[in-house]
Formats: sequence, structure tokens, C-alpha cells
Amino acid sequence: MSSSTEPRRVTIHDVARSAGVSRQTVSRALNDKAEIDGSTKQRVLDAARELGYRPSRFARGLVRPETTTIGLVVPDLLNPFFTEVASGALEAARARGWHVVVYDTAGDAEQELATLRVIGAQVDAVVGYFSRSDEDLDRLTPGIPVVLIGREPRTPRFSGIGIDGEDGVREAVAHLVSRGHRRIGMLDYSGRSEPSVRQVWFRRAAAECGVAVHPGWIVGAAQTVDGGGAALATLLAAHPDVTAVFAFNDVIAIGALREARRFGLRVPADLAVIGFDGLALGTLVEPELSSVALDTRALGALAVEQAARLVTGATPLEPAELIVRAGLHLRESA
Amino acid sequence: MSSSTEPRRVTIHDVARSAGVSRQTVSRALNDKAEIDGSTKQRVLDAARELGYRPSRFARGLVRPETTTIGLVVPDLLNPFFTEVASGALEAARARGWHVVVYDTAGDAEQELATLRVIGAQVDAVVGYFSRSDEDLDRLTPGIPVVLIGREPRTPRFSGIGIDGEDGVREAVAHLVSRGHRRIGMLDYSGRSEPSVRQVWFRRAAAECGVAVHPGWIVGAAQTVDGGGAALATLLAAHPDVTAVFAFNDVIAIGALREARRFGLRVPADLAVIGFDGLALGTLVEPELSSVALDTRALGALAVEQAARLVTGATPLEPAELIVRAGLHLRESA
DNA sequence: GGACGGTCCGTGAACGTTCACGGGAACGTT
DNA sequence: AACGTTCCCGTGAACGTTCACGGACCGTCC
Repeated sequence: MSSSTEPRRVTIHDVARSAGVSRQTVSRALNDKAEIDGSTKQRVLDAARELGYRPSRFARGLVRPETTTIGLVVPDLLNPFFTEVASGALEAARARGWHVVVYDTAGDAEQELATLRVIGAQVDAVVGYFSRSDEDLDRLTPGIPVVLIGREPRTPRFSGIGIDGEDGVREAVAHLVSRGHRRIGMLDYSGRSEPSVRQVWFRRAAAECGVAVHPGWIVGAAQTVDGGGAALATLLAAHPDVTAVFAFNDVIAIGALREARRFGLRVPADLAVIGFDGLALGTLVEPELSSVALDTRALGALAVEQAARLVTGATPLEPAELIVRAGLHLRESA
Repeated sequence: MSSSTEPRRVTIHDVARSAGVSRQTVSRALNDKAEIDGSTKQRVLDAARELGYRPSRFARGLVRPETTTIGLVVPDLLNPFFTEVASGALEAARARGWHVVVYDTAGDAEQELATLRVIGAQVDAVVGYFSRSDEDLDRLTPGIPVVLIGREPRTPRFSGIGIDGEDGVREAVAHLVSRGHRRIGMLDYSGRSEPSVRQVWFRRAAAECGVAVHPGWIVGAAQTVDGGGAALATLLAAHPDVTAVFAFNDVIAIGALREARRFGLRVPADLAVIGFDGLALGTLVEPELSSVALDTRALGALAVEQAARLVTGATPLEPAELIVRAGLHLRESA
């Protein structure tokens, strides 16, 4: 028995020796090419199977026409928002014949770090959501382009796909006010330390519409359906006179819808609800969710497009082209 | 101007020459290693940026410790069932430090073919859903393991993760019958030519429970929410006396729920609905969906586990271990 | 019998990177 | 002045595959 613990991979050479032919003949047999006799081909195939040979995609990729692969990093693929973004990214990548490696970091900083550590050797560009600082990202992605989704680019080193929902949120608040609502709450995302941009938009819109926003009307929520429900419960317990809520996103809003139902509140009669993102999921709940909607799949597609330009060295998209606008989609919940 | 149209990639050698150092020094600078002076490192980094150099992950992977990558092929990532399967697969892969390339074939045979063509050079194993024949798959995946999800393995060349929902469907039908239902319809998936296994289970369960199934009570549906709604409309138009429906899966069932609401039918009072899969989505709709539930994430995880064994040459899982069982989860819709 | 064509197979070279090793220069110590 | 250390850098070799080319062998035609 050999003393070596590492099994040393079986190469095309081993197969060749075992079958009594040359490397090239093995290559021909495996890749279904011409210039090979039927019987030898079978013999090679048998030998390959016998030895458990599987070709190295690295050696193969080194010599064959280059294929491009990008890494897509999302915090939670089960969150339908990220699913839609991923779907858009996959479609855009397919249109180019590119491959997409998907990483789900489970919203965990450690897993995000581990992903970044390993991603450099695997992909030609990175696209997605990250919580680490720009400096960390810079260090961990040696020389490959990075496109941040949903964050304004801060340094020239990184590109980003922004979301402009200011007008949409203004529409939403104006709509609520026009329906007579004066006490409008917000279920914000509590994952970040600072208040979200959407909260800023919300406050600004409320001010423009001449309605005050009591500090207690804004409560934080985890970015899950249950989180949205819990947040609404907190809000209503402290301020039962609130008649409408704007949610950080649709997932939270749907949690609020469900919680309102459990509270015995009718939507929108007793409580109006407006979400953000415009997920397809919003049409499945009862009542259907009104939302400040944006083209989520375009978000992913744009990110891939920009990554493509950065990788190929083409002129990158202008900041103005890297913005996805959101507008109010009224359905039933408000 | 050179006559060559192909731009020839810029290699580490070009950077080295431009910076006046050796390959190895460039490598050190890029990979943040020791044994390099700060100023030369900066000079190298500048040269690399200037030339637009990006390392070849193939050359890198060839010499560094091998990383394993599997390909996950799904027909529609936006379908929440496949999202859950993918999520389970991603988590299992991460646990091994493996990478997952995701391909969405949009249910299109051409795209599936294109994916298979290109996948061989990219991944060490393939996992997912395919519509092509085993012979085609065999030819298109030269020497790499294939794990089919949701299909019984036919040849030893392929492994598969099966779903055993027979008991669950029996429970579901028995439950409906115990609630007095005698005319139970089914919304089957119409994508395949032959009737689905789930339909067979349904018929068998109905026979065991002593209720007849009129042929017209079984209608086909596309595997979307709208498809489920349309199918229910068709069913009710022809047979308004049906009091309960069993759906091929939750997505179709949720479409039926929505259609029933539009019809003015109360669920479950006027129409009981039971789905299949037990998606998380089922808890978000009103009323919450009863379903023959299975561990969808385990489906993906098992597939990766089996792929791992096939790739590493470990003893593969037994057929009995490759089955995920489904059982009735009663909620509100039945 | 020589020329020719077809079929099948093998040999160097190349792809771009990192690892192992060695060596020179500068500096301090004995 | 000789020697050990530390810091920095460069040179072959290797990773496993495919491509381009050349050559052996067999049969056929003039």
C-alpha cells in the first residue's frame, strides 16, 4: 500500500496506458470525435470507466475557447425578491452564453467571507449583495470586476445597480393621503444599523403631503414574512389608531397582511398596506398587494450586463443607465 | 494594426514585462503574499490595472488544490418548488465547500440541449431536471455523474432522487372522503404526454376509498398559478358538482384557490383543495393550503449528496435512501 | 509497381498559473 | 573579515488537456 494519503487524480495518461493507446486517442474517444476505430473507442471508454477517470475541467478550459463565468451572491435565495433578481441574472447570462455560479450566504457575514475567499479563483466577475466594506471587497476580489446590486457605487473600483424609488414612494404616500389616511406607519428593515433609504423617502413624501410621522409609527422588521407580522403586531399594540402602513418590501408587507387578518382587521378597509418591490407573489395573496413596484429581473440583468462590459473591457454603462425606477402599482390592499 | 481579430488575452507574463519583474513577483503581488516589497507590489498592481489583466481561473485551478463544481439544472427558478430544491442543493454544496452553477432552461428543450452541450467542460457532476432521453443524456455528459431529481433511475448510468407520495395521497383522499366528499377532481400536470404518477396514486387511493373518479374530473394544467386557475375553471364549467380537488402540486393548487375566490366559492366550505409539495408559499395564501408535503430542500440536498459520492468514488446511496416520502399536512383549505 | 487516397493513431507544443528552490544584496554580529 | 539572517526576487518544473502535424498501414487505381 502506498504511503501517500492523497489519492492523486487519475489522468488521461493513466487511461491511455491502461488501454494501450495514446492520450490523443483517449481524448478522441471521450469527446466523440472522428479518426478513431470503433473497437478502440470502446476499449478506451471501458478503461476510463474502470479507472473512474473524469477529465479536469481546468486543463480542458485552459486550452479550449474561453468560457466566462460570473458569481452571483445573494443573502437568501428563498426570499422571492432575490429569486427574481437571480432569475433575471441567469437569463441575461444565458443570452451571452455565460455561466453563473450561485452562492447563498444565508445573510451570514462568515459565509459571505468564505464565499469571497473562494470566489476569486472561480469566476471572472462578481455580482450581488454584500455587507462587507469596500476595502474588504477590494482585497478579497483580486482584479475581477464587482457589481453591487441595490447599492450606490462609492468607489470607482466597484460598479452598482441603484434603485430609485423616491417618486414611487411619493405616489404611494400621496395615494394613501388622498384616501383620507393621516396616521401612516412604516415597517422598516431592521437589518442595517442606519435607517433605510426607503424610510428617508417615506418621511420626505409624508412631509410633502403635509402629514406628520410620529416616531413610534416606524418600527423595524426582519426581512421575512414572520418578521413583517411581528412588526405590525408591535406597531398596532402601541398605536392602534394607525390606519395605513408602508412596508420596506413586499415580503414584510405580506407578513403584515397575514397579521392583520389574524387581528381581525379588514384590508384595506381597516388597514391599508403598501409594499415595495412589486413581487409576483403579491398577486397571490388575498387581498392582492399594492406595491411600489420595480423590475426586479432587470436588476439582475443589468448587473450582468455591466459585469459583461467590465470583463470584456467595453465602455461601461453610465451611472444614469444603472438605475432602476420604481412606480406605484395599485392592486387591492390600498 | 495587427491582422489578427482575436485580441489574445493579456497574461501574467505581459504584466511582468510591463512592470519589469518576473511572473512570480506578479503572482505574489496579486495574491497578497509575502516576500515582496511594498513599492514593487504597487507598481505591479498598477501595471495589471493598466493592461486590464485578469487571471485565468483555469490556469489557476490547474495548479491549485482542486475545487469541485456541480451543475444544477432547473426548468424554472421562479417556480417556488424549484427555488426550494435549489436552495437545499446550494446549502448541501456549501457544506462541502463545493460550487454550484445554476442553469435555468425555461422549460425549453432547446435551451436544455444547449445547457447540456456546454456543461461537460464546466462541472464535475450534473444534478437536476431533464426531459431528454437517457441515451441523449449519456452522450452529452461525457463521463460525469448525473443525478436526476424526481425521476426513478432507469439505467445504472444515472442516479435519481425519487418521490414517494403514495401514502400521502392516500391520506389526502381519505381525509376528503371522511369529510363527506364524493366527487373529487384532480388538476394534473399536462406537460408530459403520459398521465403523471401522482394521478395514478390519486386514482388508486380513490378506488381504495370506494369513490369513483369520473374521467372528466381530471383536467390538465400548466405548471403555473394561472394554469391552475384555468384548469379549475375548465373543471367547474363542465362539472360544477365537484366538491373537492387534488392538485398535481401547490403552484397549481394556489391557482385553483385564486380562481375559486373569483368564482365566489368559499374554501373549504364550497370547495376543498389539497395540493402537493408542501411549499412554504402555502402558508401565505388565504386560506392556508393543505398539501401532501415533502421536504423539498432535502430533495436538492440528497441529490448533491449522491453526486458527491459518485464524484469521489465513495459507495453511492442505496435506492431506498434516495426516496423522499410525502405526508399529508392539513391546514385550512381542506 | 508506383502513385494516391483514406483511415487510424502518436508526438511535440502550447495554454497560464503557482510551487519549490535557489540566489543575490544588505545588514548586523562575532 | 568571515558568517549568519533577513528580505526580496527570479528560474525551471509541473498541473492535464487539446491542437496541429506527421506518419504508418492498407487498399485501389492506372
